[in-house]
Amino acid sequence: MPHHLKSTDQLPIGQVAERSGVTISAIHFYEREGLIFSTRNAGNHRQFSRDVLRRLAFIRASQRVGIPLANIKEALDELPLKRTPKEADWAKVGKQWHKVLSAQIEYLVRVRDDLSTCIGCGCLSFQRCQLVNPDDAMSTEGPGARRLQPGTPRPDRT
Amino acid sequence: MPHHLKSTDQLPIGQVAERSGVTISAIHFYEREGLIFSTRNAGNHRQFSRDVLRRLAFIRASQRVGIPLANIKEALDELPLKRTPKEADWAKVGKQWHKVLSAQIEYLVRVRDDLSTCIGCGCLSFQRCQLVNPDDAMSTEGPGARRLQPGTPRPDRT
DNA sequence: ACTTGACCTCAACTTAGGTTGAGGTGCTTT
DNA sequence: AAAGCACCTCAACCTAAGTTGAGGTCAAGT
Repeated sequence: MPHHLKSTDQLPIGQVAERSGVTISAIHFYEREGLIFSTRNAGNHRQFSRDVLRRLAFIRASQRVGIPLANIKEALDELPLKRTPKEADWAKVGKQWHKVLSAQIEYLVRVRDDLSTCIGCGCLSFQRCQLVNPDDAMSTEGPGARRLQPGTPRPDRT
Repeated sequence: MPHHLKSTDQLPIGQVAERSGVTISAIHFYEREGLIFSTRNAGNHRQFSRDVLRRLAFIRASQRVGIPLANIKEALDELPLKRTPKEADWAKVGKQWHKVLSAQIEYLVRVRDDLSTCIGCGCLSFQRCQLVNPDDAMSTEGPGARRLQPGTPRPDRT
C-alpha cells in the first residue's frame, strides 16, 4: 500500500483535490488565505482533516452564487476550529447566505422584469428606472471585477 | 456659453459621465473595448451621440446582474450602428438577458433552498447535493474572477 | 543507483474591469 | 500673458482568484 493512501482520518492534498474537485493550487491558495487549515506530517506534506471537504464544498457553492472569498472566509471564521463543526454550526453559517441570496434573487427578478417592460418602453434613457438608477442595494466598488457582496457602501463618482 | 455646453445632439465626455454616472476612465475603456463609439470634434475631443446614454445604462444594468463585458458587447453588437436603435432593437437585445437571468434566478433559488435543507442535513460532505456537485450549468472557468456567463463549457480539473 | 510519484516553496503570470498619473493640446477668462 | 478648464494619450498600476513553472525533498519501486 503506497503511503499516500493510508486509511487514517487525515487526507493528503491529492486526495482532497480528487474528492473535492478543487485543484491543488487552489487548495494551497485557500490555505494561504486562511479559509482552510492543515497540519504537516514528517515529510512536510499537508494533512487535512476530513471536514475540509465540507469547507471546500461550502466555499465552491458560495462562490458559485457570487460571494467573494473574503466574505466566505468571514463566514467560515464563525465555525468552531477546535472541534469538528456539526450540523448546527453549518446551519448558522448558511443562515447568513440565505438572506444574501434572497436579496440577490429579488434583485434579479426585478431586473428581469424591467428588461421586458422598461427597456422596451424607452425609460432606459432617463433617470426613472430601477435598472438605470440602482441606488438601493448591490452596488459596485473600486477597481476589479464586480460581484455580489453582502452589504457594502457605494463609492463616490465625482 | 462655454463651448462644452452647446446644445447640439452631441455630448462631450464630461456630460456623458455626469448624466450616466459612469466615470470618464470607464467610458474611455468601454470605447477601447468597442462597446460604445464616438466621433471627434476639431479639438480631438470625443463627441457622443445621445443614445450612448442608453448603451451605458444597458452596460451597467447588465454588469450588475453579473454578465461579463464580453457578452454585453456581443449583445450590443446586434444593435444597428447606422441608425439610432429603436425600442424593438433594444427589446431584442433584452430578450437574451431574460433567459440568462431566469436561469440564474432558478439556480439561486435552488441553492438557497439547499442551504436550508442540505447543509443542515449533512449531505454537504458527499457527492449528492446539487450544491456540491453542480455539473449541470453555470460553471467556472480559467483564472480570474468568476461570473455569470451565458453558456460556457467546464474546464478539466486534472 | 536511479527513476518515479507525490508533495513542497516561491515568484511570476493571467483575466477582467477598470483607475491613476504624467505630460500635452487648445480654448477662454482674467 | 498666465491661469484654468476640459479634454487628449499612453503606460503603469490595482484587485480577485487563482495558475504555471522552476527547482527541491522524500519515500518507494526497478
